[in-house]
Amino acid sequence: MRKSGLSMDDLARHLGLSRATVSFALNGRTDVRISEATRARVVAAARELGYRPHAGAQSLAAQRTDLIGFVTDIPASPFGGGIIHGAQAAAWRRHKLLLIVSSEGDPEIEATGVEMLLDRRVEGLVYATQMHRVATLPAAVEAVPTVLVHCTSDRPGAVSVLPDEVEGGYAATRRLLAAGHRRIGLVNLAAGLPASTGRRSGYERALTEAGLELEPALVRQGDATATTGYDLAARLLDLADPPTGLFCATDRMAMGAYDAAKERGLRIPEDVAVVGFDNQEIVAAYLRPALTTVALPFAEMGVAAVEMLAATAAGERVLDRTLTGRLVERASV
Amino acid sequence: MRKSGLSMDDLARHLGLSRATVSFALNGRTDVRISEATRARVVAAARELGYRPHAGAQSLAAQRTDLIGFVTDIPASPFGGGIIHGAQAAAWRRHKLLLIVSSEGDPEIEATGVEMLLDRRVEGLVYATQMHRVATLPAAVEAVPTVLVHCTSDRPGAVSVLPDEVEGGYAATRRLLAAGHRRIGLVNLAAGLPASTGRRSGYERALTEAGLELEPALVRQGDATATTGYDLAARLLDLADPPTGLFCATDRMAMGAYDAAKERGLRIPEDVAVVGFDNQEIVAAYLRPALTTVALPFAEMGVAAVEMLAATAAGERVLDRTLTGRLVERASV
DNA sequence: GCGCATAACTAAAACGCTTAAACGCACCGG
DNA sequence: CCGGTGCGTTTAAGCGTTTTAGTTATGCGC
Repeated sequence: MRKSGLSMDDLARHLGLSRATVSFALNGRTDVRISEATRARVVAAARELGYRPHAGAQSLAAQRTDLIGFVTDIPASPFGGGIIHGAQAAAWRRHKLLLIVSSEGDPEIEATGVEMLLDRRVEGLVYATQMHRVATLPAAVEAVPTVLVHCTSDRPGAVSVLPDEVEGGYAATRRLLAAGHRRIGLVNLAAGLPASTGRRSGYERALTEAGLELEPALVRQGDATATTGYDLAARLLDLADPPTGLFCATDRMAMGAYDAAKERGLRIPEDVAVVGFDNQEIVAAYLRPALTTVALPFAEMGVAAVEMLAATAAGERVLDRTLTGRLVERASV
Repeated sequence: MRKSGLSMDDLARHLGLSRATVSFALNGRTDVRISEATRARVVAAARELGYRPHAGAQSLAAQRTDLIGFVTDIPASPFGGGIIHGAQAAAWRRHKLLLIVSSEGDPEIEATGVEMLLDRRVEGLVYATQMHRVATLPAAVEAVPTVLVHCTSDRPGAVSVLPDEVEGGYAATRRLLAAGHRRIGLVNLAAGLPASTGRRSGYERALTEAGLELEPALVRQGDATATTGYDLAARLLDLADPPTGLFCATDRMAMGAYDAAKERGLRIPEDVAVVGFDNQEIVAAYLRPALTTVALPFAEMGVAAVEMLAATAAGERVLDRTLTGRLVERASV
């Protein structure tokens, strides 16, 4: 067995001080007076002997765990990984650790996970989804302040941080307009999804602002796959008066659109310009030519979630937040 | 403030029992005798009153945290997400929770993260990388049993679980051979990487076994991008006697190879068959035609890591493990 | 030389559980 | 009626911290 680490008691005894003094010194507390000399001596001894505070015991005594629960269906996917990272960074800044439960979308894992998190006495819960959707939270989350990321819920008191889909659609379309395109097709997601509705209204706003007529024939929708992207783009490009710019609501769909264009001998961006959405590196950056696309502000969303949790804990009243993404310029426009 | 949950003490008092009895009953201990009636009464009351054990206090008292540290550069990427999921599943099976630190490859985050994990008294550490490589572990990991996943280290005592690259390369090449191809090109990763070396020797073994001559001209290498994949594949296809089958060491490279083939008017798989490696859903499944590729056994690797940690804790001597992936058949052969 | 701040530190009670050891009691054989 | 044996439960000692409420010295004014 490895030398099992010394306790604060050991350290205090070694220094001929009381546990209390050591605790005060180590925590650098200013509301209690410890001579500078003693403080330094304690800190030095702690470092030298490799003393490690026992976070669990601290939690028990101090009545706070510094733990934030993070439940998500993200990790195994390329979507929204930034949320975790942003959340972790924000948590660390507050000396808190993220306790992550990766549900892979399985409600049972989710429920069990939340239970485990509550047993660990997490101070708050972040519930993040990879797709912008309406989520059904396990009932147990009631027990603790919760912030939803990338999703909403009808559960009262649950606050969300969401990407600004409208602004994203607007930015994408504006980019095509700026490149001189006047007939712009929209390869959209299936109707009803927040992402679909939002991106479309951004698209429409941009066109309207540019003084263009909205043509229903230029808007198609389907699921988020490359195959569907191919089909929808093909139909648009086969129109008598085809668009010269394509806004695809998903990088995956853009991937399909590339194929449709190439099959027709159309060069990107010379003959048809394409803007995607999601900035999935693996697709966007490696498509040929590389895809200009809209990146959702995932990291910022993660940060916001943790900050909102902190604000809630501090007794502030917290409201939903919407964060805007940014256009990533590459070579497809 | 929310009703802050009742303690085991409260529960015991409510039942007119001692804390010890409640503890025994709730933990279903068989080494101590509690009447069935009492046990049932306790469990019922606990459920009814919504009693939640305080995991932190349990850890302190029982001298085990049931926490496993998981340090990785994976989450924000599409690679190896399965490792986390497998590890989590295996951990849960043992009533342990994963404490994940997402380093994004930043050594400073990694070091701080490990410190935090040690403060939480994790019982072991899993260190997982998204790329098969040699890792430099923060010094602090010495303090605790550690298992490396998808990487190796020179640090003594650190055990690894690795994918069988050779077997993967062998399977991919065999698939092409089975389809009748006799001239098979290898679009490989840069030399020196374990993935590159392994996949290549699998490729060579398959060819040799099939009684074919190894032709150095059919093997090209470069970095893992689609662009490089395009370049290397193009050179192979422009050979006087071009290969009819292409084994790409990466799905991304296969993505580039597709472009090279299409540009030359070659149909996949009729004119040239392609097998990838990695099974990155987003690329492999949505490429047209969908890519046949080798999937690394990530989930199993995660499971293995946690099991090895458990074995170590149980005092067993643990050795490196190698797990083999599987061929995912789609439409490119 | 006394009373009093003040600075520096200590004692001890939590925090919510686990667990080894002790306890009381009913039952049994003799 | 007595000693032993199990069974069901309790007592109490931790686990490693934090924190409240002290307790000692020391210096200072008068």
